[in-house]
Amino acid sequence: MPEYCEVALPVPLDRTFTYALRDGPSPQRGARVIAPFRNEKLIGVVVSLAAQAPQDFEVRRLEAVLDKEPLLGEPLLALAEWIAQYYLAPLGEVLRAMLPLMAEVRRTVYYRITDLGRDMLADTMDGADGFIGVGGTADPSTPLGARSAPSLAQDDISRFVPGIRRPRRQKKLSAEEQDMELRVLTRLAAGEAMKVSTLRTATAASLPGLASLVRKKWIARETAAAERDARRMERFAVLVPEARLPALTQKQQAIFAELAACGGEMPLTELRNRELSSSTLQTLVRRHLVRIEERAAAFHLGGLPPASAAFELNAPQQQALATIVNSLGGFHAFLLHGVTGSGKTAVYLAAMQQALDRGLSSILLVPEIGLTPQTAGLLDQAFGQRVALLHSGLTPEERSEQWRRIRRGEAPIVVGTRSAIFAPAPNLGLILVDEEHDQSYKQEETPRYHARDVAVMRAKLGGSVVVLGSATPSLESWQNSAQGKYTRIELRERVMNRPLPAVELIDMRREFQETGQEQLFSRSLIEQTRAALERGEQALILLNRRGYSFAVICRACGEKLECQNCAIALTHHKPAGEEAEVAPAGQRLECHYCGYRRTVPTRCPKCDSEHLYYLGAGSQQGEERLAEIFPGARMGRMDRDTVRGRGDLERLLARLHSGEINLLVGTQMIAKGHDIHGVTLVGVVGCDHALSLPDFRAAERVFQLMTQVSGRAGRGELPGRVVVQTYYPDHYAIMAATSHDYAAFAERELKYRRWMHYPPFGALANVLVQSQKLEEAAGWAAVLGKYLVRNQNGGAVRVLGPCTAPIARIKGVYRFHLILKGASRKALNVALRGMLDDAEKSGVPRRNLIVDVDALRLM
DNA sequence: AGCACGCCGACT
DNA sequence: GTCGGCGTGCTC
Repeated sequence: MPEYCEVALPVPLDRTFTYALRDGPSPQRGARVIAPFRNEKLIGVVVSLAAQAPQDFEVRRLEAVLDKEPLLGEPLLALAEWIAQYYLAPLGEVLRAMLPLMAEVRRTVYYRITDLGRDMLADTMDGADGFIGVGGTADPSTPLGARSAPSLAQDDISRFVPGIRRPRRQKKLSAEEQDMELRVLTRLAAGEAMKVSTLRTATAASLPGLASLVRKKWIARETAAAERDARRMERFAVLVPEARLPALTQKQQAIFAELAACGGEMPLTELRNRELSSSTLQTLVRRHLVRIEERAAAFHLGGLPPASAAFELNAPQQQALATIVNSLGGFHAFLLHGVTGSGKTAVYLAAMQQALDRGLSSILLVPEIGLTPQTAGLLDQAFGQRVALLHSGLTPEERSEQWRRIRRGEAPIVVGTRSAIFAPAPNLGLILVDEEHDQSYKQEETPRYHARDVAVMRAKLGGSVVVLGSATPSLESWQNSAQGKYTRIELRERVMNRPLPAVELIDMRREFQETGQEQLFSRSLIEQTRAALERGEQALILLNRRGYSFAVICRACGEKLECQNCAIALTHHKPAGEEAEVAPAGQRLECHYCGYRRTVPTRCPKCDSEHLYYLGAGSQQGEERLAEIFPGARMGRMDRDTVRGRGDLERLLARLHSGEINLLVGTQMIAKGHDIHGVTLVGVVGCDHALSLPDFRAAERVFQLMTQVSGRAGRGELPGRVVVQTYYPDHYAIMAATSHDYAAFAERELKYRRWMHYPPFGALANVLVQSQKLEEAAGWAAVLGKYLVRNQNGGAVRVLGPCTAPIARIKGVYRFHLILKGASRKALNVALRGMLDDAEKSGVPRRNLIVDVDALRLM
């Protein structure tokens, strides 16, 4: 009989905690429990049970078991454990990232009076002769606050009895504060523990005031957890069957008529929509003619009835579908490499339909802004209420609701971003990762998992089929398919035999020689844009930088204006809709890392020269220039400054679809999967500067971005055309993108990666060491570096650095980093584990270390 | 990570 | 003498 259990708690500590079980049925592995931890109560997940008590420490007893049946099944638990060990993240934190239901348990804070508090109160009341509260103040001769410590006896005991500490001395309290303390004690003395909210409304106590009472040990703070049903409740008005109707006013009759017409009941929101007064309804409720009922709300996606959609697939699509579907029922990994516009989405939907027909559920992962209203509409049409959408815009409640629907099996089609890979889909048969190369699949905080890799692992553990789809696969996936770990499926043609767009390269060095001046847009791009607009078509221009210009430099002394918190150039922003050069007051410099803003200086802060020079053009300046060149164009801009909330993107896309916008400028956001049929011209401006960055993935990124944005052209009836402006026309990434030749790019890039021992050859991790103090960060990094050099495991793990991180300082924190290249994932994992142990021994605080396994950016 | 304890400087 | 700064250590 197990008497103890190991619990993973959502704290950033690399271990689980042991608790004693309560009487009654013991919780199963995977069940949530409430565990006392320090002086609060946390929700954790049971990971194992034990019969033996641990020897070296006292255990506490579990507060409660929340789930009779484990909330997490064995496959998801095993997945969590794999993530924890592979990414070196605390299991509790991994589970927190997986479970939205942690949020479902509301933690309520209660206060209770202690015996000591009762004594104090009694003393005070004696002294004050019962002069308490009621409209007056406590007797100033025995002010509560002046009693700096409990009685002398208490004080004496506390010196010798372990566990009872001398209370810290109290500051003098104002009459106001003493009064408040008295009110709180009196109120609590009356009975049981009270909720903070109730207590505070009753006594007008401040939170610091309560904290101070707790410190004096006159009252105790407790937290209790209460579970609640995550389903959104909807209120209905229901007609009470009545034999005889009394006389009603006109408005009341109107409500009656509406309700009767709808079978006697209607959601309150619906009544409101029909402009029926809620006060009238209240009258009816008071007269017991209508009753208000609460029910779990039905899930609405869009209103269309579920229909088994027939997907029209061409021959290559059908073949791809057949290959995938034939493997359903066990583990198999596919790489679906299809050129832009080859109809991968239709294959996904058809595959999910077939899985559904066999009683299997599916998960479709999409990149962060990849879930467009268009896709949602398609899903709704195909699967109606059987779809669960999980995206970043959901509130915790909505997320929980979706989670429960999935777990109950009501929504066997799950579509969502990164964390949707943890959806508790029962009988999971198929996992699809759309645009698998997309960087947004990597979580940039603990646990730093990559959803694509987790997807493959989940499929392996649970015996599902996993399909990674992209026009520009990551080199990791490409290499895996070359080695036969994944089966490669190719879609080489666009649907409807549409051609891939022709790409024209403009050598900007020659453009400069020929025109004698540096222009943002080349003559050819301007001409072709003009032609496209005149023909009534649409054009997209990619300018992969936000803001107006991306650096301010002093011509006199060379000073580059940097953020005061970060080692990052400040970006120049102009207020929206501003006439150029008119009102510098609204202009500002902005740091894109910490959000720091300042006004635009007129003189150099270092040498006081007036000759400040604005370098480089961002999307904002691009928009301004284009508006000058094409005054008649209907312009739009898509970047993080214009697309802030979710609705912004939808609105912008709708205006593009309708043709209201015919010239769109924007950052890489415009490259992501949008299917706008009127676009025939795509301009790529200055996306190749990334090639000069010290980043081994630079070429891959540029190739992906160019290919993806080119793919936006010519998706409708008319053929598309792409104009690429570059300073590196001979670079293999640019050349391969121009000829739509992924295989050629991959071959060349893989050679370089192999030579340099970069992924996919071996595994890579980035270890970031940070501190407010420069010397501290540098010193700790050196300690870790020495350990790693000593423990290279016979060359299986190579260390680069330590050196200052590419961004040496962010928000006032200095950053050093080490890059580890392991011959295998295993060797890398061993080295990192050893390094963390050594860090603990050497006194390097864990919270100043970030370990990023399979880091995408070397920060 | 929080949160408490404890030791040291500034100030009523 | 008192307050409150934040460096140090622990959480079953």
